[in-house]
Amino acid sequence: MPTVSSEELAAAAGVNSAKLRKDFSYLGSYGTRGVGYDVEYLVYQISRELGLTQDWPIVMVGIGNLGAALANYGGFASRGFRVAALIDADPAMVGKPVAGIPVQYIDDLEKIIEENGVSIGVIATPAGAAQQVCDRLVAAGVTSILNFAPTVLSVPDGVDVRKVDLSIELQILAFHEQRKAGEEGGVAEAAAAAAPVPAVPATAVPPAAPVRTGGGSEQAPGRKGPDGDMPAVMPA
Amino acid sequence: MPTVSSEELAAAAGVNSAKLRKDFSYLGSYGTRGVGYDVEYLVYQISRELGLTQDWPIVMVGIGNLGAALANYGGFASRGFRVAALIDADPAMVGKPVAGIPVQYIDDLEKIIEENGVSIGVIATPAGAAQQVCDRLVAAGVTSILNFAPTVLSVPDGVDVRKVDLSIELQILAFHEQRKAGEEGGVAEAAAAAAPVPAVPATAVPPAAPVRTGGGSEQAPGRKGPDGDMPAVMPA
DNA sequence: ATATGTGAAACCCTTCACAGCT
DNA sequence: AGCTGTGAAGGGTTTCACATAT
Repeated sequence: MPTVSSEELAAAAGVNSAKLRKDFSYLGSYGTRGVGYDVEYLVYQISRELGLTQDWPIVMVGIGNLGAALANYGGFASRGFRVAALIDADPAMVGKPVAGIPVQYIDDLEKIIEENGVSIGVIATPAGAAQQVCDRLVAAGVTSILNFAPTVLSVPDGVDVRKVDLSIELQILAFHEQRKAGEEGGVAEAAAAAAPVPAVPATAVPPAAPVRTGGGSEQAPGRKGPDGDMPAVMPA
Repeated sequence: MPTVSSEELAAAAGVNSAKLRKDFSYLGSYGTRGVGYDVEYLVYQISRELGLTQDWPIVMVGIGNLGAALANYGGFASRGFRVAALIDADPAMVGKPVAGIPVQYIDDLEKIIEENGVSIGVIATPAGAAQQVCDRLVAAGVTSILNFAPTVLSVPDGVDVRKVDLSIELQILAFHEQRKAGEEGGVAEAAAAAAPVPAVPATAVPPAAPVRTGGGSEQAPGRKGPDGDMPAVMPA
């Protein structure tokens, strides 16, 4: 299949074809009227725009279950990410190969980052260690951090943080599940309405989990754009 | 701190106070004019609305590194989720305690789901097993699935699927990282513009990773709402 | 005096529809 | 004839600003 139309791509992706064309148009005019998009060329252009053609060395700090799972995750390598180093604070872990890469000791963190030109770090440590690790990463020159630890990280201006909270995904499912349950009844509905489930616009269910932090020295304030945060006011 | 104002909460959450008030208003009128919101009452109301006050038994299938990491993840229990069972297809895993819960064999999946009234399942299997596990979960009565396997799942109408692709988060960071790099130069900018980085509206960077699937028997088509999908057209 | 709750305005994103190119 | 690229319309969400309540 040498070429593809916006209609076909849109159907495959589950979006409107006009939106797809408009989105593509922000990258440039890579289509041919009357024909469609040259698949190979389009793939290359999108890859380049997304940074997939670059080599991104990353370091991962905290090689517990989650860290090991991430290191073994296939999706990374195929998208231009190269695990430059696995780092842990447990001397017993050091030297152990995880996903074929020997774990290094945290004392060497700065050296590793510098030598490999790493600008992206992944934190999969326990909550208590995360901020400290984060500070060291930033001081060593890392400017993007993916945080799996259940803590909000403070970073200086110019550093991007993405927080992945795995339980929020479950929470969103539970929220929908609750609504499904509420809609069943029909007759019993009114009775069960002691704690009524009011009509909530789509917004009430935020698009997704990770809270983009970036920017400010403290947390979030002022961050604009379609970030889809879960309300920050979240009872434990 | 017995009460809190929308202004304070908004600052803490990094959003506009009017938006916060409007959002809260969809849940009801839980504030007091001239005073603010009673913290305890507000927390309770939000918890109830989000389903945090309910008990949500879940099953997790596929207890590899990721499954074990999830089972150990602290955030679940504190939000009303109870791991009813860990299930794996590897007989060698069966009986082994992970996060204090013994792993059960996959043959008992249906029985486990029924006995525990489970409606939410988590799939952390390899890609190859995911669809099959998904089908069994659905057949057994599960109506919400959190999918960590790198596959798109097909589910019947009425079943919600959330897919978490951990590498997409990294990709978003890399995308920003690329832009940061592009903005440095200043003078060298024009020269390096052989492959210019065009102005892309905020939309170009989707809010977040997980692709809400739900609904249709096949994938996505027609799904509306602020889902923040990554473009589905994604080169390997 | 102070802070909520909410119409109305502003803004942004999505979709329509068609001119323009192959 | 067919499909892209895009101005304009439409729809939805965010912010403003103030009437209303304590």
